[in-house]
Amino acid sequence: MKSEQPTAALPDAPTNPVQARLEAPLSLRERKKLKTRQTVRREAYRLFAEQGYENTTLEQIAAAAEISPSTLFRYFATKEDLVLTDEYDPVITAALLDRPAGEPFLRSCREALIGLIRALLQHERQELLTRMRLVTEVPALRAGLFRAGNSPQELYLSVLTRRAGVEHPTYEMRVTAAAIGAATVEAVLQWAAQDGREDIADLVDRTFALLESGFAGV
Amino acid sequence: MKSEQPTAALPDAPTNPVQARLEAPLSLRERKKLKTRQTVRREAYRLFAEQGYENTTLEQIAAAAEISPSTLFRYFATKEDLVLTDEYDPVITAALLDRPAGEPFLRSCREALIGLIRALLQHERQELLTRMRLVTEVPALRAGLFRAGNSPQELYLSVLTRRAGVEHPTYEMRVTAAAIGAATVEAVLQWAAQDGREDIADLVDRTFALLESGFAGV
DNA sequence: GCCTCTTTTGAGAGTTACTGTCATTTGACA
DNA sequence: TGTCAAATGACAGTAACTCTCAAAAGAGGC
Repeated sequence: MKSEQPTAALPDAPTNPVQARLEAPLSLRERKKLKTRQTVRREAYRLFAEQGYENTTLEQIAAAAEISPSTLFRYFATKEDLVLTDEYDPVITAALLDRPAGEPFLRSCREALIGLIRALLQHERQELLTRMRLVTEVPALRAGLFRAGNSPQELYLSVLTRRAGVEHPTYEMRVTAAAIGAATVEAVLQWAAQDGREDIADLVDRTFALLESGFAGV
Repeated sequence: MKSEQPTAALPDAPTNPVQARLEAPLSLRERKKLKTRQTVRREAYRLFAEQGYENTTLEQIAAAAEISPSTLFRYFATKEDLVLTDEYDPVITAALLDRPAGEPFLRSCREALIGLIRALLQHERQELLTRMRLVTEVPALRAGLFRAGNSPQELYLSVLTRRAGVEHPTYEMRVTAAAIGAATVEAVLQWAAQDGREDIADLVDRTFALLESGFAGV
């Protein structure tokens, strides 16, 4: 159950930044929780693919994952969370804060995102495609992306605030975070809508080129 | 009940573009429907103000408006719609399409929006403040703003598509609509969060200045 | 290995937003 | 006034949550 790398890690094996946080020594309790989360999500995606998001009830998911509905609600507060929550936020935040402080924020985002996405796609491309395709298809999920709590807007805003070393964001920071958040969401959704055929790095590049140019030509 | 301007309209009286569409000769049936809609909304906002959005049930609203719950659902498909639907979209669309075709889209938006908002505030300032304050406070409503169907993004996108005279929007149009939509929402919410103390035209101006400059200085 | 404490889980009852059906009422129109 | 279509209300049902409380399971000291 913890049979990871019995000998030595391949020197150049690309490490999955998300999975990496799971390698830390965990208690039995925490390992079980993690496993349950994964099982629930896997069963949920399977059922969503088979019957559609709206036609799948939480009871069915709980039954498939072999837990009680009560427990399901403890793991995922809402049905949307099954699709919308992930463990990327701290990684993205760290990557953004790693960029040089003087760099324009748009440039920081472009560089950090392209790097992260490339790494991520090597490991979780299929799951990401499944999730994002669901988001494009189910209106409730698309709206949920902008729900308070873990929206991309809030992530960008917290980074902007921290970079500036201030306590409360300015209005300009809010607008910037909102616009970049919506634009990057659009990039990922466009990628998923085409089943990942278009290179997502290209899409992100075009997105930020547009933002930097002040929407020239539109 | 239709006692509007019994003598003659004041020559410079600013006409309310929204109310204007209601002056058309309507059948009794349509007048009643309109009246019911207004009553329901009025009672809903009153209850929301008294007890909060989440603590108010649709049954209470139906009872206060003296209609059955079934009928309430026929007027407003969801609870969010009580707050999020309005009659502004056609007016905004028309104003945007009225701008010169060669004008950069950002400029069109800035000019059209500032004009519309000024006109609107003269008539429905208080109601708009109430609604938008609710949106800032209730996460579900904020998310609902981006639900498919009548989001600002979709409005901008349809205008962009029509202006270009094409059938399907380009990816650049999508990103533009998403970014401007999120930015303008932010402007309105900021205005409401401060109880309308800051001039909304200033906020819109600052918003578009930021977008035009490619987020210079952030 | 056993005991105790804390965390996690499951069972069950309740609330509310929403859906669908069907009979009744109400306005439109000749 | 009579006929038809649209609007309404009553009712039954579903599913996503919420709350409470007791049982089960892992953590840690002995």
